[in-house]
Amino acid sequence: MVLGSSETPEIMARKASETRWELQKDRMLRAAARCFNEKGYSGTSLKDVANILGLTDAALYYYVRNKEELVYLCYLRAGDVGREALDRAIAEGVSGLDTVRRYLRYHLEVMTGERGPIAIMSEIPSLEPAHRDEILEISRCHSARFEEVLEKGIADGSIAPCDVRMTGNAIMGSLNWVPKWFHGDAAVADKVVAEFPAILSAGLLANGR
Amino acid sequence: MVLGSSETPEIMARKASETRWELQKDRMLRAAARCFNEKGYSGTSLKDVANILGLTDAALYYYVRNKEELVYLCYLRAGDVGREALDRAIAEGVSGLDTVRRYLRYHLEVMTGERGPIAIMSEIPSLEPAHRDEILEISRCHSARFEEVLEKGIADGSIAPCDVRMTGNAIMGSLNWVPKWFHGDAAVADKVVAEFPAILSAGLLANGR
DNA sequence: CCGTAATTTTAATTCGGATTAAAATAATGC
DNA sequence: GCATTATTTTAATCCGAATTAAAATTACGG
Repeated sequence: MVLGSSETPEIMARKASETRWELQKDRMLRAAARCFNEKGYSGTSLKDVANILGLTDAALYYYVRNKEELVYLCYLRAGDVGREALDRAIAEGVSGLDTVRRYLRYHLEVMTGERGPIAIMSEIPSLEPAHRDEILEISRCHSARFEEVLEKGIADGSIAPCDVRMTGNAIMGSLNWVPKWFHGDAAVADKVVAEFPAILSAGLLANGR
Repeated sequence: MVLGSSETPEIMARKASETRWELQKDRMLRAAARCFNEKGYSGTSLKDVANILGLTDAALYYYVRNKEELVYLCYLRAGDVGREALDRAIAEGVSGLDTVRRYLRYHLEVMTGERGPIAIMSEIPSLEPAHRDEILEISRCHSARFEEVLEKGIADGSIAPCDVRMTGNAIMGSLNWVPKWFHGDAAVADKVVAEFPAILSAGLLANGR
């Protein structure tokens, strides 16, 4: 069977080498995320991504239909990572504030950790409509859940009353920007994980901690 | 005199209509910033920018050498706005913490205010080397000055001891992300200006404010 | 070892948006 | 009004990166 554009290899490669294919694809997504974060979307060609993997640009089409889908998958991955961190924080957190701190820690640990660079969702508008809507929905859902945590914290008295929408935006923005300046330095990773939750939850006040 | 590619109109248009040219150019930069923020860099064509101004894409070349320069100028503008806000905050702030709060307020007022959308510096890497280095230098300088303010706050006791680099990153990230979700709603603008400085300086703690 | 499917490459092709040149229109000073 | 300059448009051209097709290579079960 010849690999055409109409059939996704994903379907046929069931028993044979699902692992290999999946593994390579995941490597590709991490490479792509790194490129997009460091060079920007327009600044990265498929060749850039392929070079990291020691491949030719055309080889990427074995894993993905086109560049747009590459971005889409990077964003899906980013969404998964964020959701998992929030899930875990909600499951384990005792107060609202504690949940926020855990979420920040868990999410940052993954972002700066071994699961490799997570793509910044800077280019959602250039996704094709169906993909764009899906990513936006995931994004909205994540924000909404985070805001619920804030509300819970206000209710249980651990968090000061505030506009949860704006507070969510502030904290998420801070988080979203991390991949822009963090480029894999392990020592810095430790600092981020150690400092961010404190800054974002306790602020700067001298008497605050 | 025919306008060629070798001569910049900027130079010849001294007395005659400097104002008109400058004004149009500024409108163009704001339109471009809006497009870049909303549709991403690769997602915005010169035609998109021109449409907002009621012009043809080719007309933009009267104001700018190429698309890269358009981005560069947007980023210069963004840098100016940030620096002015920080200048003013440093001049007026009494303690370190007060300076931080003022900076946040001033910068957000401009970002969400009449001076129109400010471009997110997402695409620095795709600038040509000379421009890229200049923007990076401006960026670094801004961060360094902000960190000094944090250090001053720690010294004068208004800010809790912290890693100023990480704290700076956290706060700047939050700020940098604003144009991603703020799209000109005046009511929201008020909220941002009202809430962000509190969140980022006092944090979430119930007893913090 | 062999045959088949998986993976990658080579070598075009395609295509959209950036860019350019020259012409057309608008503004402005005299 | 006229001449000159400023501004914009029309109508190509150009170019690079995405994409495709077919061929080559690699991996692997039997």
